Amino acid sequence: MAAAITVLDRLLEIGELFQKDMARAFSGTPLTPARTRVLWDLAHSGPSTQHALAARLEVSPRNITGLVDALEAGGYVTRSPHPTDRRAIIVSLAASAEQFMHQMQREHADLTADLLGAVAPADRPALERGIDAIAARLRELVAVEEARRADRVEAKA
Amino acid sequence: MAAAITVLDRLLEIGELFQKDMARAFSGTPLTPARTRVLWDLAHSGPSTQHALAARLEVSPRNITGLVDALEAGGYVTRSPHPTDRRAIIVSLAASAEQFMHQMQREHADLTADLLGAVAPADRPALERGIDAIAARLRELVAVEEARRADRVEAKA
DNA sequence: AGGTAATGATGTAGTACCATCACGATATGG
DNA sequence: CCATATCGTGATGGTACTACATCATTACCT
Repeated sequence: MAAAITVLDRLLEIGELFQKDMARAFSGTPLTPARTRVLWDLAHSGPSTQHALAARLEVSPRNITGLVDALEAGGYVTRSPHPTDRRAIIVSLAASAEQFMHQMQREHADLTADLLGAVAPADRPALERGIDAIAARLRELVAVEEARRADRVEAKA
Repeated sequence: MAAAITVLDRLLEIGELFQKDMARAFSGTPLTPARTRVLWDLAHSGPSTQHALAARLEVSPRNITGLVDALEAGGYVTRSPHPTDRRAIIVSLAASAEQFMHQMQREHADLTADLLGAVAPADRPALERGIDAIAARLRELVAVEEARRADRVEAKA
């Protein structure tokens, strides 16, 4: 059982190390984890309204306003009016930021290759299956938790 | 190579899900991730001065002051004078908090067992070896980064 | 059409976390 | 005994987020 406990602890450790590494990589720039998440999503989903951004990142629309303010001030992002809905604002990656994101993705891929290189080749398929299974189970547990909470809120109404 | 990228993404996802789960578990209590980290360290290392706490958690001493303030107000922790050094303050876990931490460790173990149960038994040994290898490699990379930064600071002096 | 409700963004106010600078109190080495 | 380092904390500022209220715009409904 001791070994089993180690697996979860290692996973937590890996998560922490990643965060620390990111934070160091962005020190000196106005980029923070939350702002980088916005850039990442824009690179992935393309230009979006702030509302759509808020929904995908699961934060309040008000929060997006502030994050986009900072990114716009830094030149990472531009705001433009929505073509048909005059209430909405479209947020797009600036050209320089797109280049920046490409570099980030390249580094991400390099890091993946490096880390996977540390695993014995014979172990890799099982590792992948195992990690997928753990992620799936965790997603399931979180979904159950969330459903329970939604029920509780509904019961109150 | 697409599969390889997936592994790292899954690991990142697992980290995020864990954080989200923790945050929800503590909503309603005055506990936050940072404060829980303090409790965790105290449960692990025993009563400490605030300075020692700050060093182990790698945050500023000033930050510890605030965290301990909150934990003390919630009754999780007690402050007492250092027996020989009148500048220093010893922070100890309150009895109720010790019980609380035991419960947390139990839940932690239960979650580990649950997640590992989702993995095919034949894959578990390889999964464990793989995760250990990745964590070790990542630790190594972070250490190298840190050493480089330390050198740069030294070069300036 | 005309009124009402929903939506998109933002202002205000408040909480939490973290960092840096400065300071008073205490300890310690020469 | 004095210079210096250490321990905790006040003050200040930046970031991340929330809830509530506001205002313009749009959608819906009879």
